[in-house]
Amino acid sequence: MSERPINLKAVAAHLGLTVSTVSRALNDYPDISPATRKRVKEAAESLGYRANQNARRLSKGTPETVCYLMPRQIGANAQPFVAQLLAGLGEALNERNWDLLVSPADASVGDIASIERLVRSGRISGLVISRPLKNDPRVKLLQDLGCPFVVHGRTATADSYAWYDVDGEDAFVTAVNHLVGLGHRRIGFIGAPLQYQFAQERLDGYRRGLQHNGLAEDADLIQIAEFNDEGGTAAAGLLLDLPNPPTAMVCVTDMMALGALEAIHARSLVPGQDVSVIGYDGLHFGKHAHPPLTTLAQPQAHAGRRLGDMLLSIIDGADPTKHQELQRAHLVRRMTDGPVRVETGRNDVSLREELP
Amino acid sequence: MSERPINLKAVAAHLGLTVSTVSRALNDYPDISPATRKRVKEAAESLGYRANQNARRLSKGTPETVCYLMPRQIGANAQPFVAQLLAGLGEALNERNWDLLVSPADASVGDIASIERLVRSGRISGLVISRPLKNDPRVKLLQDLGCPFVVHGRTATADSYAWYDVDGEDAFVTAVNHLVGLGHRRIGFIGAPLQYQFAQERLDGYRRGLQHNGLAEDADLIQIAEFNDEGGTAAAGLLLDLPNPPTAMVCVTDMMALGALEAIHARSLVPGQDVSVIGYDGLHFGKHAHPPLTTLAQPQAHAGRRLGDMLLSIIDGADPTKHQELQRAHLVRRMTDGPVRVETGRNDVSLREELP
DNA sequence: CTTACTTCCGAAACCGGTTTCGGTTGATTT
DNA sequence: AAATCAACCGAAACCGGTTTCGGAAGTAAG
Repeated sequence: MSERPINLKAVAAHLGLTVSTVSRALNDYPDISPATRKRVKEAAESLGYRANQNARRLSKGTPETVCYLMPRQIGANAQPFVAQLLAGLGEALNERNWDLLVSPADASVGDIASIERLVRSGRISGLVISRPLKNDPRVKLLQDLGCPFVVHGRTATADSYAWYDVDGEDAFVTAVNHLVGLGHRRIGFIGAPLQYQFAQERLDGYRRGLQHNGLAEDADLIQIAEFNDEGGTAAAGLLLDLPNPPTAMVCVTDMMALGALEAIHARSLVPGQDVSVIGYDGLHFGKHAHPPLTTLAQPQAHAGRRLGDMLLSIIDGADPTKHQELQRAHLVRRMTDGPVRVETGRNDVSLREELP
Repeated sequence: MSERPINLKAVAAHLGLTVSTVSRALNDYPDISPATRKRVKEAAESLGYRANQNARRLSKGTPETVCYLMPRQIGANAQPFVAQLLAGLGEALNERNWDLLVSPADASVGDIASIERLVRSGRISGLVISRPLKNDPRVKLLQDLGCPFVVHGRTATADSYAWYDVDGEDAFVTAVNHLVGLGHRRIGFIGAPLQYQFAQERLDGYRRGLQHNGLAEDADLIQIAEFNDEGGTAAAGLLLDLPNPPTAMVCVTDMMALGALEAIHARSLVPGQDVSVIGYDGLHFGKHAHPPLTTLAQPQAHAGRRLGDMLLSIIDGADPTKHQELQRAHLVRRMTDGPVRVETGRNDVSLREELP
């Protein structure tokens, strides 16, 4: 910046008033006459005055800033929802003129220290974390520090803090029920490393779905793989090459499901006919998969917005445990699910819905 | 936050020193004896002292913060690169302990005012903007304000500021050349609204490619549509329903190309055999399209990192016009490009490369 | 014409750091 | 032993706001 921006003192001098008067006029204090208030506001406007936020926040003792801890380990896989989440968060904060800080830091060792530094340095009023581990050290740290926070997702014991999550367990019960309804009895599970709570939840849902339908669990049918499309391909390959392969598979994310489709094609099988596949996330791209991917869509459009509102109200003093919101995913049938062993084409196309 | 964090005064009192001494000791001033310096640093460490950033920045007169203006109009389409960009930016800033602010604001009317407010409020040292319009008001505003900035992309006259971009014009020349080499003579163009400079550039490249190969331009073959997959489907539909339809089409983004594939399938044609399609972006998802999408991949992994480094060096006083970096996209052949009117399968599969 | 009470604004402390300046120490020089 | 000087630390101003407090006008009441 070349010329330093004009400050309160400059406005005051220009008006022949003191800074305290100008400050109170701008902040609508009742002990300022309407006439001066108007005069001050007009002058400030014409001079292009903007309060220095660092000074203001130092003085008020509140950073008026919220931080989003951006997951980095899971890298490319986190992409689809990060942008939407940030957009929603920014929107919620903007209404109060608060700032949104983004800091790359997950639950890894060095990052815990940097989160502590961040909180202690007094530049944030609260923060948002995504995709927690089962037993995420960040949660304990933030509770110990007394720093307001909300979690996008849940840890294993999700009772003592605020969170927004989509019920992955319920979703996978739904998926299994749906497949059983189509006649499937051997259903595979393609999962991600179980240190992530969401991965555990979805596995739990898969298991509960089997139980609910009186199906025995087969360890061979549960494949945990690397958390990307290639992991999905590898896992699906193992399942398909089993002596007694599954006729359907549920995948912990759409990305892994897309990978699974590759393994199916590679064996000259047809997804949705020879083998059913159900993904999770409701990614837009799934529509263009081959064939279009059936998925459990989560209502992620409002996640950022909701998390922002929750965090703000907690910072305002609300009880975090009163802010725990569980959304449901819903099945979006496209073309990768179907009845077992059907020779001809599908006969229930009319039942399929599309994403909005 | 429950208890207020400990400050310089507390550390000083605990040591029997003054705040000025403690401050200078922590900041490695030479007029503090090594002994006291050590004593102070150890005490600060054990007390968990962290300098209040608002106070520090106010005092030093620098916000040590950079803002990324997140595009919102283009919504879902912006997603793939936003997260990566932020990760790279955050990384570059973290090395200096600077902060990354995210503000949802594009080139629309109300947002211009809010950008001005943001800059004038003294909380940022510089900012990054993405996907500029041909004549983007933000560029002029920031130049007038004297606020350091870098652009991810370029405006029509990209001479007086710093930017990082991928040469879309060159890429589309490459695409056309490639298709002509495969025997195509009627090549369609599926574009986005031309207010975006990147859309114009790619159209320019398409035109230059035609000229370079001695092909006449046909207005019917240029379809500008809504900037998403459905726009791509609509545009491709118009092209295919032409009395004399193209045998190939280049698309301004992978997302629109995926939409185009749908239109081709809907007419029972086979992409890559009956009609060639080339997208742009190199999205990972393209691998799972039907068939896998041939695309012009941009090296977007380092964009954020580079933009961050550029901005920092400009803030340090470097000449913005010395920081203009043009990357090239390269063709990633998958399965949607092929020679004209070939009955049998492909014969040059071995030449195809994969994304790293 | 006091007295009391508003109304409105100025003075000053404060937020938590950074940085300049000046003054004590102690050791070194003559 | 007095003068010189470097090493080291404290005092105080400053960054740009916010907020408390008190006082000077002006007005109404007695």
